[in-house]
Amino acid sequence: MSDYDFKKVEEKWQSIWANSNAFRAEDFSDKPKFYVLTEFFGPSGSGIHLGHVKAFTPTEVIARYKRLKGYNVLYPAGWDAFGLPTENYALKVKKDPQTVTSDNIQIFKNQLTKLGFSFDWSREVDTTSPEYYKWTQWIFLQLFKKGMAYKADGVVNFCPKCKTILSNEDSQGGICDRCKGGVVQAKRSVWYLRMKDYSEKMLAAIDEIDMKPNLKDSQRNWIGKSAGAEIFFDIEGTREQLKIFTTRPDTLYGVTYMAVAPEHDLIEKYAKKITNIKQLRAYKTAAVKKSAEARAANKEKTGVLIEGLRAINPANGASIPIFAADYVMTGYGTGAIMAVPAHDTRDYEFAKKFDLPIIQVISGGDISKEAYTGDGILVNSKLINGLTVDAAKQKITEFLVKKGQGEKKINYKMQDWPFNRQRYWGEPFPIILCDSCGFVALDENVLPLTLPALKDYSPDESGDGPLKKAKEWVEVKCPKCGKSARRETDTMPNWAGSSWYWLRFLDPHNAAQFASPEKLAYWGAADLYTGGTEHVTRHMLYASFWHNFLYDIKAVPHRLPFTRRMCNGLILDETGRKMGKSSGNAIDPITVLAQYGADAFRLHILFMGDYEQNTAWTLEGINGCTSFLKRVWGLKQLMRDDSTVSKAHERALHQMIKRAELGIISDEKDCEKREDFKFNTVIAGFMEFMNTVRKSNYITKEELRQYLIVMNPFIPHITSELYSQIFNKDILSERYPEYDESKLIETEIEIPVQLCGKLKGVIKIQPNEPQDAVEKKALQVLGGITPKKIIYIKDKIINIIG
RNA sequence: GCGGAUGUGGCGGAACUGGCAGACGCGCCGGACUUAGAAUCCGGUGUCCACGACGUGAAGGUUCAAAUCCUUUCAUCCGCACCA
Repeated sequence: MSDYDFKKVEEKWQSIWANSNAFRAEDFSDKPKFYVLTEFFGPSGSGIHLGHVKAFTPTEVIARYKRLKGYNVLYPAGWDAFGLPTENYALKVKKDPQTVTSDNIQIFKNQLTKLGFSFDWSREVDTTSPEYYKWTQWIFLQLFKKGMAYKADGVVNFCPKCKTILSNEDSQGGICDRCKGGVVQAKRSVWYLRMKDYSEKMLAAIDEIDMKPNLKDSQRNWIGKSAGAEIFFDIEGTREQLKIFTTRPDTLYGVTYMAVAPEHDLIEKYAKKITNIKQLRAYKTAAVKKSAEARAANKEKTGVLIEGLRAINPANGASIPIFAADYVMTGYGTGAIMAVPAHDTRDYEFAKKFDLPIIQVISGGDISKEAYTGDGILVNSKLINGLTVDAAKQKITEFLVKKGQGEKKINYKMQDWPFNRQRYWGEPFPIILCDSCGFVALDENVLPLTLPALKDYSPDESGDGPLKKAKEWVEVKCPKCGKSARRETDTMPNWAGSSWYWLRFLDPHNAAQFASPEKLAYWGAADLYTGGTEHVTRHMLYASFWHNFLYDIKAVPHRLPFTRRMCNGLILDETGRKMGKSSGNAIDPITVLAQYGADAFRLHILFMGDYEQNTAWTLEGINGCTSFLKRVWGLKQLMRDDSTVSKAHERALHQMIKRAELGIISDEKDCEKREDFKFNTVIAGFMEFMNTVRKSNYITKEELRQYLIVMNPFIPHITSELYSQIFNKDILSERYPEYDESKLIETEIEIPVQLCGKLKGVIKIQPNEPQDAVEKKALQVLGGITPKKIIYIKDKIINIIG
């Protein structure tokens, strides 16, 4: 048997596929469409890493499988290359980001081709190319024109290392998503996108998209919807009302103090009335400086009494003190709270520390020890005594509304999206700042507004983007009034280009539209979208927001960007740590590829473990895949003509096909019933069939034909080569075989015989054999026993209680 | 603190959703072929006081029957974190 030369075969087929555009998706086809998308690549300098192989191999298999199943498959790839990773890398190697980007793309593309991935390269997109970001800018303009983008001063997350503001999604846990350093709060001029306005639509999309409950939960959590009331507290001796948000209006009688965020406007507005204003200003300065990390680490409550201002409880007219406290966030609700120490653990802690009264208004618990946050009956609450919490909420809210001192309110944790970055490598804003006209949109016809080349594009502390250095570019005439004006010098965040890219794949070369309505309608939503869990509360929310917006302005015909989402687990190193450049434990997939070949590598990474689970990387076991491939190669020697018919072979073949059909990707909509993405067990099925063949020492030509097609999506090179050698045809033009349930029926089954639940033996029966016959056989195994009870589960097991 | 995930041989992992636990693969042991090794092939491989008993992180429970359901508990990992 000649040895299998994977290098030669793989290169041969890769060039055949490339030259014949084998994986080109057709626009408009009679075949059913299938759009499978994996989050596109951020082309870093070091080439692809194992995580890419883990993430893409499964969808690669699905794409090839669906093609063989007769679908018109769109499986595209592209480059998400704007943003900090590329720019920081370019700064490090002292090249310009554009050069770095195109170099990296070449490396990536080359490596991906060597893995045999079947992308439709004719649809390649690059977010940094003007032809692409023209449309990113266009979408921004639509947002701007609809009032969905606005510039305002705001206190936002700022990364001192990257010298730019960040969104909440970019700084989860108070950590900069890019450099992993701590972020601080800073007052800046911010372009906001009104993402908050889309909270309900995004929540609706979460309900509709088919994904695991835990992913849905974390998205819902991030949006953080909570229903309650806004209550307006009069401030003594002023006409001012302090507005607060609460989910517990029922506890209004238990309010013993108010608390506002240190940054709250109230303080400066009444600076003259406040006797300890200096102390409050110092407190504010300290609080703002504290990074979110430090705030979270410091659990101890702090605060300063605002001397000179008091609030009046609208329910009972009680006069109550107001504090500034940094446990109240500016960004959520109104930045002010009514504090009910008896029924809120944080307020309880604060009240204990500052020796404030604690008034119980809900029965239950022991408030001398801790706050009682559970359910109960209202007490000490004149208007609502005796009511349940729910009823009390209703009644008191109605009362406040009537009085003009409150209203029903729904609040969201999610904030509007701070959308500008003080960095170079991003989409320029198509906006001109004119002293007389304000913010003026560029005419759509002049897009793209290209990013000017800059020698020194490094960020600085000024608070402006580096683009301000491109004087000629910045200084322009106002399109409205013709006076001197200047361009916006900040750029868009790295998430901008990725917030709509799945649409561009549908029509990537269209110069007149981001995609034609016909192609948008034909392809519709991605049928499957896969990627990392880290994007669930970042990219995916932005994507949902933009897509919903585009739907609302009738730019896309379908509401959902994708109908099913799966998240792949991580590849960990041998010791179970996260792999990464920074930890120095990254494995270069290309060395694996060179040593074992693409087919073996693909097989190995799929066979290693579950798609959704994190998996520790090891090369142990890859020998099994290599020797399996050798056996596949050797099947030619075992081939016989098709007159040899064997029930056992037939059953094994259909069993294997069934396993692949159910285990790769299912059409089943009910995710409870679905058992797909089980690539490891599908491969085990291939191996079992191989064992059957080897045991009998032959395979018929037709069996081999089907076997090769079934395995083709996993190991495309070797199967293509064998297929062309034996059948003199291109395997890609064949149809995936169907399994036949009737071929799976066994003529004889073995079932276990138990005595009182203990295994005593095995009997052979025929399917549907009458129960008394089975019982008779079973009792023979057990010898002379008079059974008290017999439990027979048809064709499965018999248990005899003696 | 809140939320989620995971826990099965020496290892990676299976188990048709309550029905013979350990599929498939790695590794290991033995054998064949070889001067020898590599490769390949054949056989074996959960544990133990071995015609039996015990075994799915631990302890209870439900059931004729539990890795799977219930209660309690431990461990590891991962999110979110003062959200009013």
